[in-house]
Amino acid sequence: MSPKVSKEHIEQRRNKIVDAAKHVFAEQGFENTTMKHVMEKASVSRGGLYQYFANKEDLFETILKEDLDSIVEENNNLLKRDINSYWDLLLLRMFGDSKQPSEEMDDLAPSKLEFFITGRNDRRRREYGEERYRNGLRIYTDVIKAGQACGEFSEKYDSEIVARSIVAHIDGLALEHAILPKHEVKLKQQSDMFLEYLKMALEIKKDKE
Amino acid sequence: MSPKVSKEHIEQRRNKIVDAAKHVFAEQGFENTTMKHVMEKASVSRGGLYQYFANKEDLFETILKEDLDSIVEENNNLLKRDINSYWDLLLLRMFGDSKQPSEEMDDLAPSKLEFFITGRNDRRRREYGEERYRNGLRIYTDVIKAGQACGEFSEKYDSEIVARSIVAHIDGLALEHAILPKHEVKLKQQSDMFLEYLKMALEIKKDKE
DNA sequence: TTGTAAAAAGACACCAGTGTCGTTATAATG
DNA sequence: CATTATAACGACACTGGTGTCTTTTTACAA
Repeated sequence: MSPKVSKEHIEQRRNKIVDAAKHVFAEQGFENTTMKHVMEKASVSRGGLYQYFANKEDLFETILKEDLDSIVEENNNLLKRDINSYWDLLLLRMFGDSKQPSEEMDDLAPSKLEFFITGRNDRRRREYGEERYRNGLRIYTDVIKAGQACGEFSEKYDSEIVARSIVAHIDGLALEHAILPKHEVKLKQQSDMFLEYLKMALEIKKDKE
Repeated sequence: MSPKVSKEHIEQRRNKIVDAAKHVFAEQGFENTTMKHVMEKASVSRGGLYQYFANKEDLFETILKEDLDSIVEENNNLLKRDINSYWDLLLLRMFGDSKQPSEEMDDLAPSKLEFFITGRNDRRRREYGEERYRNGLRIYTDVIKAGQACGEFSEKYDSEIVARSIVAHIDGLALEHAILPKHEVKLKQQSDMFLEYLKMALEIKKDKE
């Protein structure tokens, strides 16, 4: 279907593989998917697959990167809006456009946890994981710092610690999402409650509707 | 060293294996340890190992069970003491005897996460994981309910939701512990802050020293 | 139309890990 | 001491997955 070359066809094929891989990873988890699964899902031969990706790890990291990029982009877009308050911005960063906790969660989240947990003894992966953690942390730290600087948030707690507790909260939910059946996870209720907590920690006055 | 039989020697040998396995699992994680690792650590032959455990999963579940048993026992001991308050009891359950958040964490915690996350598509393991989750939840729910019933805790929030947020908090920390290098995890600070939150949610008046 | 460079295919060799099974060694028993 | 049941051993066959390499196919250029 595409032999000598043609940027578009290559791009297309690559996307087809990445796409298939996303589905397979989401469905089977990282450890349990094999290159064969991906081959089949993408209707591509062994050789075809290895033409584009050196191994499963390479493939997964590609997906991680793409995901991260789109999050960063989304985040940059947030800055272009006019923001009522840093509290609003915080909600926006935590829950996206709706500013509301929802029952939804990234299908790939469990596999991502898997990837970093099982890889915790591998230097490369661990460092990569740490970097992602720090980046995630910064997103929140920045907002909180700014909010504290302008007096909207209390300085009772160090911004980084508050940010950490946000990340830990999200991590905890992701973990439960990964392990428990959907109906057992009360994402919304727990997040609502967590927000109460944040309001307390930051001494937010006005109530959100 | 032990041929025809003798309850004690069998018990001893079995323990030797379990012990070795604990170390290996803690060090290598669940997915990455092989039966060979365990054999070597325990100085036991292949056949010797399979005499006692059918496979890696069997071995790990044995450890899980033992751990759980000792936790349950510990917990029952707590009930025998005289308790000043349900708040105290809650702290006791969360942090053990010291009633204080500490920087320590179970060495096997990461492997346990691994076990349940990678096994989330396996019916047996998932059900087992759910049961453990529910049991863990109940430990907290019970205390909170009792505290609410006697008026020590506010009924502002449903006991189960508060319990869930405790479990999620602990899960989140375990996850960070599993992924991040020790110095990056601020177990104590985060737990301290979480306690503030609990005090708020339960409307605890008196301050702990 | 033909030549060709490179992509796609899939057979293959290889490896690590598993669980089994026949053999060996030995603690208990009489 | 001899017998025996069985725990412990370790070689082995098997499996599932990997990454490579040769062959085939085909888009493009001349």
